[in-house]
Amino acid sequence: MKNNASKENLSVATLRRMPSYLRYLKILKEKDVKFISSVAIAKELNLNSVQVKKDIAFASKTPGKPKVGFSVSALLDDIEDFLGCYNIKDAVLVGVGKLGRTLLSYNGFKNYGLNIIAAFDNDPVLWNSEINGKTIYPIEKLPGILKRSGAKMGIITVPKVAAQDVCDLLIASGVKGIWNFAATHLNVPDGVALKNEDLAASLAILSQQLSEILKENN
Amino acid sequence: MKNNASKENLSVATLRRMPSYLRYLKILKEKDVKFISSVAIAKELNLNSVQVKKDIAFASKTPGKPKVGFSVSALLDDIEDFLGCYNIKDAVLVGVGKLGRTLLSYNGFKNYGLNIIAAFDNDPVLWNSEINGKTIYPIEKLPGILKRSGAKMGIITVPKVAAQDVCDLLIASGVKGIWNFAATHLNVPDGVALKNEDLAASLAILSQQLSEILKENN
DNA sequence: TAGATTGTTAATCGATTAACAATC
DNA sequence: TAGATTGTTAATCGATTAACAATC
Repeated sequence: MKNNASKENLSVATLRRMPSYLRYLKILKEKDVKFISSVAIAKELNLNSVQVKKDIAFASKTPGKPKVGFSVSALLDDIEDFLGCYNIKDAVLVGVGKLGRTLLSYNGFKNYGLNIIAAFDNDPVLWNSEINGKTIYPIEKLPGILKRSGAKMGIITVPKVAAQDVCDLLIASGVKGIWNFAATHLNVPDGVALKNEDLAASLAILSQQLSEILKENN
Repeated sequence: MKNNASKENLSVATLRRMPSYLRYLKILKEKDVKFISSVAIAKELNLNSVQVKKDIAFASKTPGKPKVGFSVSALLDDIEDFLGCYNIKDAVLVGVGKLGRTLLSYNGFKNYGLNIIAAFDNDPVLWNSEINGKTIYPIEKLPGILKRSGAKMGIITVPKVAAQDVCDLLIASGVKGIWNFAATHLNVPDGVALKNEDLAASLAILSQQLSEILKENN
């Protein structure tokens, strides 16, 4: 039963590129550019134009016009809609260290539909204080607050030794999506989505590419 | 001319998985586990065992033993070596806001061979102060310090409106690898590696997976 | 020996790219 | 009209997975 044929071949690769289209379109809109072709987007972002066309086809509600391209503002809206930017998802954050604080202070997530409703830490000094309007609670209150709020996403920014316990607690409290910033491997059961924010992996890729470049220039 | 046949088919996908093997091996070493099979690693990390075997083959200097697997500590060393963890690369960081501060304070990068030698910001209040032993300088000093140090990597943590200018300045000062944490698209010439740290992309993927799960459970 | 595991070769799968007719 | 761009179909490429002989 395929009730959403348009998403049939939606790949992680496409999804990963989508926010970069969004960012570029925002730049164009600021410059008051009205129309943009997939060919031009591809050139700017160093992608293949067919790839861009296919990616855009997943999000765009109105077809592009030959010789003209796509309306910048319409496409921007469509991609925001596609990425669920208008469909706010509540989340909680556990671990108010440096990284946790940075994420709590960052207001850019709401542009992508993410709303952090509360934070948790086991340091009493932080309890009931606020960062960027978000209150910090003791971990003990996590199950209650999560269940009452119905939030389904948890952001883990605790030290790695504590990460698995926090992960288990979140899942036991109804969380179905985990965004893990702790530099460790987590075990999650089936039916729970896990995304590791892996600076080490990024660094590995960049280092490798850098070595290649330096080798060529030697 | 192929002078490194073993790296012939090294893919970004393999490189991205490598740090997760490293982390898992570290956990095993702490637990005093002496040997591990690729099959067991695959099961734990939810990967295909052939994939794990092929990935490991890129890094491992000693073959695995049938019925036994790989020596945890030897494999750990080999992967660290493969990822260039022993080959320290100097970098500078530009933009000492919340995120910049967090990255400067993070000591985990040195485990992956990255050494931040200096930071830059245009706020005079920060000049000559230190974070985690790294001095903050005015941006004007960037070209001089970069050229003298020979550092080839730049980390961008400035607001997005300033990111392209900073990027251009880094490249003009000899940087060949850019790690971009600003949520914007950057233009770099050929011969410069660019890695965008894209929280929006991660969030898009996680949100999508979460929606699928919630849909199934509805 | 039996069985678990290794590493490799071949098959499959899916994403990217090339080619092209349709359109404005 | 000519030409740029669209969207689609087919070909290519590369990564993943299956199958299997070799090994301890």
